[in-house]
Amino acid sequence: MTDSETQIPHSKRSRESTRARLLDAAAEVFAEVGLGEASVERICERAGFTRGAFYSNFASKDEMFLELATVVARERVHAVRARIDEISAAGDFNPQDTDVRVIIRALDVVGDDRLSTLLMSEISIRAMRDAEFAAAYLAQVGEVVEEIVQLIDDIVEAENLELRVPSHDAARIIVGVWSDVSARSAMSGLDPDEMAALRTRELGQIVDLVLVRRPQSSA
Amino acid sequence: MTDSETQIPHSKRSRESTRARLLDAAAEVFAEVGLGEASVERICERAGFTRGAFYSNFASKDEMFLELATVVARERVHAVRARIDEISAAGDFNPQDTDVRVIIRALDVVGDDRLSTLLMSEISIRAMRDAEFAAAYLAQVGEVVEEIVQLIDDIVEAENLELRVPSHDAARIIVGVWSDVSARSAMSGLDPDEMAALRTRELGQIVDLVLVRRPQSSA
DNA sequence: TGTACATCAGTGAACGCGCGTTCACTGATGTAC
DNA sequence: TGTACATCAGTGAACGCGCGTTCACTGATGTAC
Repeated sequence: MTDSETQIPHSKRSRESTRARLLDAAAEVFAEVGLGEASVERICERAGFTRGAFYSNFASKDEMFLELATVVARERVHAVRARIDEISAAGDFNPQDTDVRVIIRALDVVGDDRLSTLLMSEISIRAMRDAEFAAAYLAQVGEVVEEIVQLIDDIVEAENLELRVPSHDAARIIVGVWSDVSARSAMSGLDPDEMAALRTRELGQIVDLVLVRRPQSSA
Repeated sequence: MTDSETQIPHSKRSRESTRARLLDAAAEVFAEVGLGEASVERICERAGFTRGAFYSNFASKDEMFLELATVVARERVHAVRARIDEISAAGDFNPQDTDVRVIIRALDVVGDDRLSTLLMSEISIRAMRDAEFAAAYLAQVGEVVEEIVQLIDDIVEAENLELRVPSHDAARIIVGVWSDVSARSAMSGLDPDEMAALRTRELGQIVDLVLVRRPQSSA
């Protein structure tokens, strides 16, 4: 979206780190208090800049939120992809791991803490209010779902399982349940261990519903 | 929460209708623009009052949001309960209806349009930020889940089915998928018919995963 | 039924505060010679 | 290596606007006699 930068500007490095620090601070503040209640002043304070720095880097608060949402969604897709590559590279699926645990390991890179869940909720609610942004958001969610489809197909093949629904639907359901249980666990003052346990339990149920073990031909 | 009202005040009727009109207007405005961006002025304008009327009826914008959330959640529970009573009263489950359709009929009273979904998202995100409110919110969601548990048990018994998970978990999953698909369908500029079709399709899958038809003993 | 009075729901002007945004500036960094 | 100049990222004061909230008031409704 920026102009073509054929030669490196003056102090490009520091400018980019300013942007990054502002975006990081904004992620926290948007999550903590929401888009409407988050003030530019508060974001800048958190990042250690004045408001001028903000407007030197972003056109407006709203434009910055959109950029943050895009960055977060992209990172999410990359993180899931990288984790899944890592899992696949490990050969067969770490025998002592159950199927559920493999899927949870693939998803828990997306940020399962309270603040990440809040930020995702802000992003999702914003998508409901803005059709153009919704399209971009849904596309990124779709990419995550596609990654899970691959993973499911790999598990099904490696372990001789069957699916009760097409793998795309299975992946969609799993991602949906993931965000539902994340939201609920963010509400109930659970500590991180309890949150993880709840997620494991509920995702486990869904995975068991979706996968079915074939009549064993080998141990 | 209000003081005991042993005798009817001056013009109680009109005061209550003012509150109700303000709450209705607030539901729309909170859904449209979010809690932070919704101004008291805009709510009052929508309801046809001045801001003085607002502060004559509510202590603050935030307190009003909390009251609205409570009212909305209570109405939701009542609506589901009433609908389920109605379904049960109709004797056996309207033979041409599938199980999915029965469950959808039970849930679609909670408001499946874009604005209701947005308001529920605002309420849910607010619950993530406020432990006390979260407890109340989760309790009301739990009541809806309990109603669905009853309905599922009834269906299972009437149609000689089996469940792959305990009915409470089945109900929780169904309610979770319901809100996930509502959110997604609110994003993609679908018209109401398409939204209903999407919901039917995805809920149908979940219901099919959760219920299993017993080896038919009778047609 | 008619008059005088009490109540109080809703009005609307006023408050000051904090917001998003702008902009003339400064001073650190990089370049030219 | 040293000096003069150019760049431009980030500063911070200033803007005016719209916000949430307050409060003295008005006038419709209900009560007493």
